[in-house]
Amino acid sequence: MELATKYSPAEVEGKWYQYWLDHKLFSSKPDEREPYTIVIPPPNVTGVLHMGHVLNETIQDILVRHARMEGKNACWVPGTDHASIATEAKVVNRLAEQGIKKTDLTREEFLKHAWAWTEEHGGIILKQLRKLGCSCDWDRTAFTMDEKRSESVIKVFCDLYRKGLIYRGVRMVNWDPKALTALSDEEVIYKEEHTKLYYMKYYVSGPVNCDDTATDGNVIHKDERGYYAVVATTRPETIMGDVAMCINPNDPKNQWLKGKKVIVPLVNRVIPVIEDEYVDIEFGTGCLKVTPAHDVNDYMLGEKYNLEAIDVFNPDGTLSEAAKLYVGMDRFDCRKQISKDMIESGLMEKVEDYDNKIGCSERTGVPIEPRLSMQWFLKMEHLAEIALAPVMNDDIKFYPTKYKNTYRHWLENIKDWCISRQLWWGHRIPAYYLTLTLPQGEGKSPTLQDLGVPYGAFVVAENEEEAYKLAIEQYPALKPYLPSLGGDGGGLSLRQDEDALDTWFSSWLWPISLFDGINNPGNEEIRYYYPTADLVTGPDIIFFWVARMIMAGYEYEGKMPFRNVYFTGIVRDKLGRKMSKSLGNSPDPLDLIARFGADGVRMGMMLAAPAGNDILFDEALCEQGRNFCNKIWNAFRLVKGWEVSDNSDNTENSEINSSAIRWMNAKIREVGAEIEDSFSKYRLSEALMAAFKLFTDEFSGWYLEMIKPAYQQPIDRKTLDATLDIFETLMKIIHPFMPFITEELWQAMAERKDGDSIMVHPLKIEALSEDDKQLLALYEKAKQVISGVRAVRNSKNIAQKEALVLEAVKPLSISPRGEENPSSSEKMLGNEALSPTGRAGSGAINYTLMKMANLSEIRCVEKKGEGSQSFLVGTEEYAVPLGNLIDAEAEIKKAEAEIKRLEGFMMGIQKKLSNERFVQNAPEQVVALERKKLSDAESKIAALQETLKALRS
RNA sequence: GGGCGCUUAGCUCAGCUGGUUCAGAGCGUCUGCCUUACAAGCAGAGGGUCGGCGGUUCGAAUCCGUCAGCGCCCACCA
Repeated sequence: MELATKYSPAEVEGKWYQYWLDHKLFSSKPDEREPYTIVIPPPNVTGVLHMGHVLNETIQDILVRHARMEGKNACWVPGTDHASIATEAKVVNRLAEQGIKKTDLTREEFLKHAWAWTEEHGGIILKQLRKLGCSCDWDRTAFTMDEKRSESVIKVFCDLYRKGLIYRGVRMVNWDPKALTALSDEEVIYKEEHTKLYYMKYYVSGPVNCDDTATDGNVIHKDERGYYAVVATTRPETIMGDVAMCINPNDPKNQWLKGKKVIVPLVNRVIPVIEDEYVDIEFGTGCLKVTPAHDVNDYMLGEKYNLEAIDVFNPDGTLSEAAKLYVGMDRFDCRKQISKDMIESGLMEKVEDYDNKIGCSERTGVPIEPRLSMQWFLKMEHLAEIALAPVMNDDIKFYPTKYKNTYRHWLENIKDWCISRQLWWGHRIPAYYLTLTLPQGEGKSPTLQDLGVPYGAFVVAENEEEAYKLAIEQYPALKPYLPSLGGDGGGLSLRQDEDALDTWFSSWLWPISLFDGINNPGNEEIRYYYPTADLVTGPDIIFFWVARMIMAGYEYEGKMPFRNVYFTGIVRDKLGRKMSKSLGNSPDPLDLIARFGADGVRMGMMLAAPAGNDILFDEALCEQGRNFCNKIWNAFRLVKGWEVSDNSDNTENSEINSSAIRWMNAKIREVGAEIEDSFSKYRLSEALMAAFKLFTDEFSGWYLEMIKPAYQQPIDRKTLDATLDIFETLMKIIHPFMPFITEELWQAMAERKDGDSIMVHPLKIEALSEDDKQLLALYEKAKQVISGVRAVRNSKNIAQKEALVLEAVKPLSISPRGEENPSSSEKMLGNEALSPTGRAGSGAINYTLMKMANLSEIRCVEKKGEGSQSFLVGTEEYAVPLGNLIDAEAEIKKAEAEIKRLEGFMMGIQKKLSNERFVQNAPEQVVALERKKLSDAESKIAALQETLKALRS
């Protein structure tokens, strides 16, 4: 069958992916082989594939397939994340489009909608991963909110509560007024914004006894209305919550305010002036308004000085009744209005432009409101402690290592983790509040308090049944009020906490919960697959996820969750901009796959992706990937198209071929080792580049050209078989990067059994031997000679068809190795023209030279002939007789320039060698090397001078 | 404000503990080729004072200091 000249990925990829699925080639079960496990960083269940995923998943697939090709039991577990806040926001928006408000729904109704949305959109992204070629074990697909994972989360919550690590309390948290939930510190992003700094007048209440003209450092403000202090703030809308003004006791400017009371503008509340060294004397006027309900620092001051906290905002960021003024107005509208009103009433000293950093919600983007509220927290001290050492001492390795610092800094300054969210979509907190409802009328029904149960008492348990048990265990007096099984409408009842848990409180268990290690400790799977091998993720979630998985790993398995963490960069466009919808610079991965093939896109992505750096993605790189596929395809067409002959070829060809086969195999061993080395350092783009060059340059450019039969001539079976072996090895090397084309060609190069695949035939590459090294060196020299001849052709416009003569000029001074006889490998190959002393015209290397450079003859000469154009390879001189084609002038110039360069070079070395301190201090080897450089240069110059002499005569 | 990282060819990046002709690779560029595997290709070529300055050393792209530019992370200056 004729093969098309171009590779068509579309025809190939779907076919093989289905084949892999049909034959369960990605599936893994514990066995005696060494496991290699990766758990996918679960994408949001309702997410769509973007370039960041392409990068991340391609890397994982390369690692997984590479491990599989090493003969390991590779297991890549896929799944999705419920992404509580993001998904809930999407559902709320969709409901809003249908005219439904979340607040009009019950929790159950809302969750029904959310699940419907999840079923509808969930898993789209996983389907898209198949287009990329990802070799996940799909039977293991999990969801952070499926039964097993949910059970794990609840179990862990209860366990941590019992250990005393989880507590509930009123704290100042980051409040998202749009999503109406608390956030963890990590979910707040600080943005630089241009704002205003408002200087407001706080008039002093009561008499002021001071000398306005004193020069004691006091800065006293006074106008017709009286004495006043100036407070600079960025948030005038919080003045209704002001309960004090604070100065630094050491601030000379404000000594006069000590012990005074001031009047909050507009509000007219009289508040005390307190003193604390926290206040920065340099900032503004040194007077700070204290609003304990709306600022973290003010909150601390409030605690310290026992101040009231007046919360002037509603949860949605509008002004509350407590504010008394501007009630119901949005906080930012209020800021404008208040500023206007104060200016009008002369209470504003001035307004300045100010650059400020504002904390915003990671999800909704709106500015965070520090807010006092009742939340659940996880104590981090113990968890941080067990997670720090393993990373610092490289039990868990980070690539690149610079993130170790980031990691340590975070763990050493960690604060408790706010794990409750005021959301419905997520794992509901398993805390049950006790309530007691008894029939009215008797007048003697006891209350919970009567029974010794404190107000707001709750129990934490895995389910309601357990909760009842715990409740009466804790408060035995409740026992008589346990609801009977039938339920008579009275007695003790439980009300589950309304809050859900932070998404990351389920993700942090992922490497354990995927193998059911929480519910079913010590089961076969967790013992086999855990710890996982590599985690591939972005550095942006090092705190959210990576650090917390390490904590959970040690807390619940006593072991690291993964051995290595590979941090990818951010995918940007080729101009270095982040990819975003609004810029329209983010290509659709599926569209790229349609145009370049999945293999092409994978290669394009990897070429751009050295570890740790941001990735500047350019479609042109996918083109390179597609072109490489085509190159592989055409190489295969060539090999497949050859007629086979069982007669052995003529001597020349068989010598060329058998030598070339040995050389190519040596090359594979050499490059194969480099690739393995790159893999071990997670330098995947380097590994790919090496594989690319191995195939394109060494195999296609050199090897195939060496063994290629003349037009319409057959190839001998031995060479063909060896070539197919080599081809197969190359496909295996490339397979992790480009799974589709390599499977296609592997299947096409021989009869294969149904269900067989390239991926179940591990790749074994032997170590490079000494003989290999010599052979490789010899061929490198031969390649340079061939290139030299080609360059001569190019410069003189001589057609490839025209055969040339090559003169190998006998060295004039020192032979390259300083020895008379060619080395053993040269002898072995009958390489004599290339050696300084031998005869011309025989041996594999010579035949190879003649074929590749189209030479009619190779002569070994004492002196090159007249009208020959020469070139140097190392220290050896070669020449091509050109008759009158030679341009003597140009050659002379060239030779002179080269002599000049070499003389300069020699001077440098001579200077070095005449420096006694160099000769004394430098290692012997280095000195010897310099001497060799000198003598090499000398012999080159001698050769060139000989050339000059000939040219001038 | 603290911490970290980067700056090498037109672009994107390698260059490990200072010394192998160390100044590299891929892409792009230029020149010549539609040579019966591949023009999505082949052959060849050009291209850099290794961000600036100073220091250590026999020797620095590599180590130290400093300056400049860029980027990231952390932090409660209203």
